[in-house]
Amino acid sequence: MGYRHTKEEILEGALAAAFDEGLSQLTFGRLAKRLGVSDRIVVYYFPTKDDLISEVLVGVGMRLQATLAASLSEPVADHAELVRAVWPVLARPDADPVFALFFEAGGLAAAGREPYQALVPMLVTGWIEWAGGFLRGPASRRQSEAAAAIAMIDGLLLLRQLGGAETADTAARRLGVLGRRSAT
Amino acid sequence: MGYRHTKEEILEGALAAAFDEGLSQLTFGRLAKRLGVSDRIVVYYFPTKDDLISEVLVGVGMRLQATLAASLSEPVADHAELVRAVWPVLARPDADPVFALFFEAGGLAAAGREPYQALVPMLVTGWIEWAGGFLRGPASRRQSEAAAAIAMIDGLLLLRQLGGAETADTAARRLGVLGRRSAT
DNA sequence: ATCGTTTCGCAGTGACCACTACAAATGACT
DNA sequence: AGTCATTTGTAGTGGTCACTGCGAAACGAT
Repeated sequence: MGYRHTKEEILEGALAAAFDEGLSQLTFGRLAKRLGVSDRIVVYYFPTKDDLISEVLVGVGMRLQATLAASLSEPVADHAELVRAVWPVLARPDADPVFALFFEAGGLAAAGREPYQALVPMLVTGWIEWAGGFLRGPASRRQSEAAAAIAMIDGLLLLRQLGGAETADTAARRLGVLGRRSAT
Repeated sequence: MGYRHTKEEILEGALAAAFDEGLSQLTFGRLAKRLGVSDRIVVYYFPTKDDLISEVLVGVGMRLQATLAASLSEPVADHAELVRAVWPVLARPDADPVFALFFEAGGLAAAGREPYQALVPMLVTGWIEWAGGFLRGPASRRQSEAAAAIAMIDGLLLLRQLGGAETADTAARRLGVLGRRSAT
């Protein structure tokens, strides 16, 4: 019947736990209890806390990229068009936990805590490069347009997390991201 | 000659410690050792950790508002003009620790941790109202323009923290916030 | 049957944390 | 002199945490 748990299953459980309780509550003991598993098996697969956190962060990054990719099909001309295309998908309540986790990781990175400081900037630059692939024009222009789009998206999403969905929507409308009709 | 320490002095020391080491490293013991003081006196003035954190966050908010106020004198027309006026002051290396602290607090708030979840949104809405005072036009328009400006500023500053100053500057240029000449 | 991998239990380490109880100084003020 | 606020010491509580050692199972594959 196979072993009870693979590394991937435990990692998925860690992702879910992080979404539910935040990165700061992600400990060996809590995760093991949540999975109904001995904490020894968690340590068996993730020998140090950094190992666990790092793989969780990579998983968060992939989920975010997948969320973005779901809203982008055709290439766009500039950052404004990119944000317009992406925002309706990102500004949905079911996406909020993903970004809450991202902002928590970003805050820990800003505070200089490892491994966040090393990993989160890599995620961000990765998204910028990836988003640049959906833009038209010369390469250098695509990168800066993508950086502008990421800045706008992050700002609006942070405002959504901290100021509420309505405040973020009014800001999005003023920035030409959203039409007169709200969607949240 | 007066007592050796007032509450304000300890609070200032806590601010400085938070800027240096981050909120997560701000503990009674570390703060006391940093100030060359018994940890009992810290607890004497700030009976619980929440008391300390709350007052530190208020102090951070005031510093941020002071930083913003230093770059705003005349009222502006819209969010674009506001961001253009404020950005050169915010995008300076000596302001980075303040925003690192803000993003750390924002991340903890996004993670649902108290007292951050209760306090940081109040700071953000306070800034929006305050920034609205520097805008022209009817009240409702001023609020949404201010929210748009805060979103752009936060996004650019987060990109600055996580993606580096150069990436943030190129994004700012694309967003019409910065001229062709860099300033960082 | 054997071997390596996986799973668990038990027990513990050393560190840090917020917070407390109690006593005793020291200073400021009246 | 007396009263109160301030400051420190000593010593502790109870909790969480990452991490470790050791042994014993259960399991898969050969």
